Amino acid sequence: MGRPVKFDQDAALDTVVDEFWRNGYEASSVKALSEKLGITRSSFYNTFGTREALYKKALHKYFETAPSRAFGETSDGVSAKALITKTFKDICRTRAADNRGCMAVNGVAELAATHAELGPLLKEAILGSTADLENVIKYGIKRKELPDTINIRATALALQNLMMGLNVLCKVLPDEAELWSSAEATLKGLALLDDH
Amino acid sequence: MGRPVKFDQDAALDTVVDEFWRNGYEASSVKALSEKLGITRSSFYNTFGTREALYKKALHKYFETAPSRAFGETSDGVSAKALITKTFKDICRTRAADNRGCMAVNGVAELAATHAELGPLLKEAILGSTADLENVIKYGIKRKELPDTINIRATALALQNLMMGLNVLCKVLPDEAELWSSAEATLKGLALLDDH
DNA sequence: TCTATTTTGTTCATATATGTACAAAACGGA
DNA sequence: TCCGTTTTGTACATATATGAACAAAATAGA
Repeated sequence: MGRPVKFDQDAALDTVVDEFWRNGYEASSVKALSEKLGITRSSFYNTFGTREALYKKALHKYFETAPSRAFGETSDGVSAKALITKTFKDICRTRAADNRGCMAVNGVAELAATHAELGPLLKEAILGSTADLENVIKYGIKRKELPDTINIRATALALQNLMMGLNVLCKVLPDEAELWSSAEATLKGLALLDDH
Repeated sequence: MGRPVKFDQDAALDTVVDEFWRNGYEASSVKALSEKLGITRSSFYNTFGTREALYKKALHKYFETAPSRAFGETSDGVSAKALITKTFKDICRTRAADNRGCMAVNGVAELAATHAELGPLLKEAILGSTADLENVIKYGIKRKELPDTINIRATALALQNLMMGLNVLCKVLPDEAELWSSAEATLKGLALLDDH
């Protein structure tokens, strides 16, 4: 029923994620995105609606594969330190490979202060990530792996800072070993490094 | 000699710095900037040249008052720990007050991967800041205040991460006490906190 | 007052931007 | 084969974007 779509809509969304991620929101115009996808703006609007709506969809899709999603899954029997150490190693490896950084961090830097719709959305994404980190620390305390005297909030924010810092630093210094050396120093200082 | 300028060019540059800082490069069009300044585009081009050239000038002006410039001035008799602690406190206070973050960090997030001219400029600015931090640590070692076993590079990058992280976090969490609690935890872990 | 100089205002050229409107094309099913 | 439905292509309307070109205005000094 109806004329068939002439392009792969799922693949198109992947491309869109990469474009927003790499070039940011404002630099990714509907014209630029449509040309990248090899479709007309007409098809674009028909498929995705407005650019703003598409960015939301793209951000959601991004989070499905972001390294930091690991902090939302603590129920494995894996220790908090191991989870934290492995995830930060993942971040360093992934971010050094391409220099896209984190789509949410890029978005916050670009839009948090100015975009009425996307600004709050991006802020919530970051705050959600901090909440995940707090849970990881609580999980470590529950496991008696971390002392219950630890300042949960301050430590979670310190990890959040580290993560965001790495996601900016990777654009300037795309070197996995250097990124990791800095992360390792910070994690060791916070007594959250799993070292064997 | 010649028709007099009808606006304060120094004040205009300050306004331009704030606009680029707050809204980023792409969102600050010549039209938008000119309207903000209350001058025509004609006067704009006559005074500042291209937008790209103006951004460079604005970035330079920004660095004259950025909190992190303190890391470039180690010869005071002030201890390295005191300098680091005070400067990070400054950053937390300043960044919580407005939510502009750091102009260079914002610029890197927006332009590092895409802008052929401004990208490298911004990257160098960040790398220069890291070099300053390395010097502060070397200064601390020379003063026997820090152990000579410290990993200078990794520690400097850890501080760089912290600084950039704070400059993103302040956009999401504009709260001086929370920002400082996270910075304090990281500095303490790195044995760089000056506590009395 | 005339002139050289500089800023300012206006116009030009061209490209991009968003979103809508509507005709043309391509299918499934009646 | 006709028809309803959906995508696609094209056109429209309007706004913004950069930068150059040139005329008009406003000064200082000859």
